Amino acid sequence: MWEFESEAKMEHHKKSEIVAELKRISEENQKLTSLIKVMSSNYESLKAHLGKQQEDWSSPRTMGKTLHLGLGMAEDVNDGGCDNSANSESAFSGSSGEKNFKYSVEDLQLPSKKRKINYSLQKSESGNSSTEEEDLPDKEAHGVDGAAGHEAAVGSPRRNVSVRTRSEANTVSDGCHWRKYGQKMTRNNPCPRAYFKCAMAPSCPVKKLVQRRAEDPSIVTITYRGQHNHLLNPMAMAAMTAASNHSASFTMGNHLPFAASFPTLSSMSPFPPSSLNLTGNPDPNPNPNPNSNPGWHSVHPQLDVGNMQGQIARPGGNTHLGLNSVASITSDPNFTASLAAAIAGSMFGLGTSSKA
DNA sequence: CGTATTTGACCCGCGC
DNA sequence: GCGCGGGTCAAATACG
Ligand SMILES: [Zn+2]
Repeated sequence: MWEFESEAKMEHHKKSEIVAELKRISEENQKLTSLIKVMSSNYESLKAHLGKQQEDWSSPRTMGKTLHLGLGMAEDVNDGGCDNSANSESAFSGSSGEKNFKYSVEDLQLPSKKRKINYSLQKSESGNSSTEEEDLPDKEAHGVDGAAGHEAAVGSPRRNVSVRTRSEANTVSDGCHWRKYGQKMTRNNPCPRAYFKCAMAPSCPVKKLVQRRAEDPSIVTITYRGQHNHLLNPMAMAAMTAASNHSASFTMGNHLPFAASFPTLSSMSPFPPSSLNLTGNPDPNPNPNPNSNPGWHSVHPQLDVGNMQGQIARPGGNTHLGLNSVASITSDPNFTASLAAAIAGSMFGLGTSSKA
């Protein structure tokens, strides 16, 4: 008698367990799927960017330029761009498979010789994990023009990536372990700025600085500085790999695969800093005045992701699909962040093909 | 007990 | 030279 009951119970338990497992797997699968989608989208963007870049290269005259990249359905991008004057603007829109992206480029000329690139990548998002953080005023536009420090091993990679996203977890891991080594209060921002260093590798020069917006506590700006000398999180890696495989035919020189740059990133040429916006908002004043940034500043490409609710439904376009992918993606803030970083990284590498 | 975080001191470039 | 803002170090502390 007891045995029966017991057995039944056990079976029941087993069942539940299996179901749970199933569910878990399903979720995972979904995650992966979104990841792939994102990667695809990003890949497209990259592609577009590459095209643009080539175009630019064709005309040596244009040294500085601003590029706006939109993922998902973006109707209008308002990125603040650095101080710049945009001269020409061209926009492309395309949809590959299930992703739909809009891409626009602005060309601007700067007096300085450095190239100023502004990437504005917009991705739709709606509710990702909104958590509160600690700080972050605004002003993400920084690039280092000079040499900042003393940590550089060989070539002292100075690439700077700024990611603006809807509040991420305090410890938003982009696949790496970060050790907090400092925190500073900034004068115009009630929120302090936190400094992190990558702790995954013994000597990984990568640093990250997180800052929360004063008015928008939900918006955080994460700035990555340097390049990892180790592999990043499996997720991003997988994504990257997948992307590369997926689009093997398309070769961006040797920069596409972020991983590719890992082997020897020591000697990379100066990387243009860039900024990525994963927020969901337009960004009233992204970087007011990038020029006057002390530490890591200078000019930087800007990438804005996030923002837009998909109302574009263009004829011939399969918007809802794109929307879907985006939505799923957004649900994974962490992934988004890592991806953003990865993408940004790829882009940088892209800028300079010569190495050492 | 080992490790990660906190937090004030220290350093450094820059403007006045 | 001084004050200031920004970035980093390191001792102290919290955490598991
Ligand atoms: Zn690292």
